[in-house]
Amino acid sequence: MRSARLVQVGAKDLSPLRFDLGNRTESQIPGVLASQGPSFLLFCHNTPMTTADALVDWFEGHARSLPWRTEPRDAYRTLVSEIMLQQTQVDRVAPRFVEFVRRWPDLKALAAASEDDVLAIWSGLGYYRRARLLHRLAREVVGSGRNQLPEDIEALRTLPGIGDYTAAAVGSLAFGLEAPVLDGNVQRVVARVTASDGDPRASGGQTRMKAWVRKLFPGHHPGVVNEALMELGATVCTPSRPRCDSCPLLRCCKGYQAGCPEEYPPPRKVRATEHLRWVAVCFVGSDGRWLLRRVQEGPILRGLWLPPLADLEAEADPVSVAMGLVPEGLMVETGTMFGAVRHHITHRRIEVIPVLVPTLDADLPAAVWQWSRPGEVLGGTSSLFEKLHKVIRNNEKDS
DNA sequence: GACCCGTGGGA
DNA sequence: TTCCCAAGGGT
Repeated sequence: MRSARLVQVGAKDLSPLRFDLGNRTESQIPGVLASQGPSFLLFCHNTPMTTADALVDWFEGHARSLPWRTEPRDAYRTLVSEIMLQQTQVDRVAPRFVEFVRRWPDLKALAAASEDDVLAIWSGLGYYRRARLLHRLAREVVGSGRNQLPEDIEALRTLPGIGDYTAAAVGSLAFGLEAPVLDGNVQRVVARVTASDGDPRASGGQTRMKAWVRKLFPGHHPGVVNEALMELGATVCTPSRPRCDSCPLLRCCKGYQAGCPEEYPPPRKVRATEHLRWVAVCFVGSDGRWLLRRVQEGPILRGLWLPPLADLEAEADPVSVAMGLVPEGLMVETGTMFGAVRHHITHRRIEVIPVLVPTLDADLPAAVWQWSRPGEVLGGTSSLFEKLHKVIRNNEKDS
């Protein structure tokens, strides 16, 4: 097997288009040359195209255009994107990322921000601890007299919110360090290519997979190899119905050869879902603003601003429960129940019953209460606020 | 290692 | 509808 490189004459950045010649000679691919014009030269190699070559070539031709994929790669922007992308899909992250780095373009600016402002931008993204830890990281780095991230995997790893994955991602993508990343995508790709039956999440599996990724580094930028594996997992080697016919690793994929790539990796254990019912008391003032309370206790949504919430027993009357939550000093009319809103928080499945309670404006302690509407909250809020707001607004329109 | 955290989209 | 899961980290 031989490979070829197509290089533009005089091009400053030699990022050659590589492709596999297979059993053909260069004279048998005139179409490629013709389409590229006379300013290209073809170099043929008698060395086989490696798995890494195929992967990197595929990535260079198929990488999605994403706001954090700038050249040169900025370490701060890489960090912000990686934190946002933890357990969160690209399409949801992209607009938030743009907003975030426009407002806080570097670590110093982020360190100077208030946590409430950071949470406000983060609202709706979920896993709010990520935002708090990122903010803490910025203050730690800037407070220690530096304004830049350390160019060292171990040093990165000690910063708040940075674990094995994020340290390797920032180190390799931004600094070119040879650290293999193992996210869910890469674990799936490697499990399929190697037809590995073991649990990729167990420590033994992690060590083996990292070694497999490391073998792809020689001759390539480690960040490009890492990102290519993740991109492949996200767009081709998908959990269900992988598009194997478009995969650059097809010929070396043991899972494909076995005819069952989807069976790798083995499924994770499922956690039982817990069903909850809440009532949400929607105090709405004459100007349309809602009364929000900072969530004080409990494991969920702590510190965020939401309409007052309370557990709802099976036989309880939502309106009665809601009226019991009227804060002192607030003049209200009677409450009206609306159709339930569904909200999922990790393994919990929550049915939230909105009760609209029109109210006269009143001043309440600002540490715990604020009047606001979606998009204007001073501090963090959950997408649940928007869901409740939408239900009540739509129903009011009907009547 | 087990369990915790948000959210929305696709199958 | 229900289930799975997505560029994980902290405890």
